[in-house]
Amino acid sequence: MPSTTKGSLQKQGIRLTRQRQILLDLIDKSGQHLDAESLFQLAQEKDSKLNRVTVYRTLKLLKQEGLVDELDLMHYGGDQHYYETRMKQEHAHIICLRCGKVEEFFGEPLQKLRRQIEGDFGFQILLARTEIGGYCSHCQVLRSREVEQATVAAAKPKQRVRKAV
Amino acid sequence: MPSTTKGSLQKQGIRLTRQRQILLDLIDKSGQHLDAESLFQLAQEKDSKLNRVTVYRTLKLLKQEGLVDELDLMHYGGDQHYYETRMKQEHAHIICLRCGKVEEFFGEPLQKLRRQIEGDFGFQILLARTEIGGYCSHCQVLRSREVEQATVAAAKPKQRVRKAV
DNA sequence: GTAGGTGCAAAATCTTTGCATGCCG
DNA sequence: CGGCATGCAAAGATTTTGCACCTAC
Repeated sequence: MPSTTKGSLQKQGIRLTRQRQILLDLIDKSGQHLDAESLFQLAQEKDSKLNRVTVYRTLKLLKQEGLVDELDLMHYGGDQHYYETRMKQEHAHIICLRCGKVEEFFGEPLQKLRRQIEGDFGFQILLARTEIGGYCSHCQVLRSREVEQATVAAAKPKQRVRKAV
Repeated sequence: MPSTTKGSLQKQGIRLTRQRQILLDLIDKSGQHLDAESLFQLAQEKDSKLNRVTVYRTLKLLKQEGLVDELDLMHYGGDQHYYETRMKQEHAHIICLRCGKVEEFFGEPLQKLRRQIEGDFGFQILLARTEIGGYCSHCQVLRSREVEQATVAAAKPKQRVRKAV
């Protein structure tokens, strides 16, 4: 997370502690979609004393300051939240519910949506999030095979595969 | 939740137990945005033995069957999830972070977004969710007053109001 | 009758809080 | 050096699981 971020924190009278610098750098570099636990694991490699609680407090702070966005990626992988540094450009997250791959979509419908909502409701948008779940082109094929297999198995219960032990 | 829903459950070989009928009816009638705990409270009024676990299990089932959608309303009010019966028409949820009011937006940018994503990525969409947080037109005014007050208080710390005990 | 569903208790997961101590500015 | 920040332990909130009993079909 570059100097601009550190700058905006300091401007708010927020202290740049050693722990925060570590977390800020990780969130920025790691690219994308870290959850609190992963961030904690990574941070511990740099400072084994850094506490999980500090991770949560820092994420909450960054969220409040509008420096990171919170996602849940359709709860693929559980109930954690994922974080990414706020980008100038709004985008949707498209997650494959079979392989977990996340694509990002930037496109004018998102801006149009935003403008219409501001216009229609006189609403002041602070946070926006679009998340879409389904099957990517690759997994659609595999998925239909899986479904077919399951159907066959159900139709001929005698041939049902023994559960793995 | 009308006969159509009960029908689609039965078609899947899913039993319509007394508990499920209660929950289905509540989700359908109550209109919108119930979280598991509220649903549980309402259900208990109809059957005091109905267990919280059954609520969770039923919601999970309905989600899997695509009969309800899960929201988080930008975590206004905490980390619970909210549920609403799946509508034919996709819509975004717009939540005021000050008063908690939820508006729904139906509009062509949402359909366009969907079509573009299907086209650009060859993605098969199963779930979609757009949630937007900010201030409604009413709260924008109140909010700016509050911010001003806070600024004044910060500038003249001697006049700071004593914390409530 | 039987597979699937429920209740209960207990656990798992994720996140927050209270408080004494530490350290940034 | 003052007050915000951290670590630690403990609690809180939400959701899941194991298992014996129950019931819809």
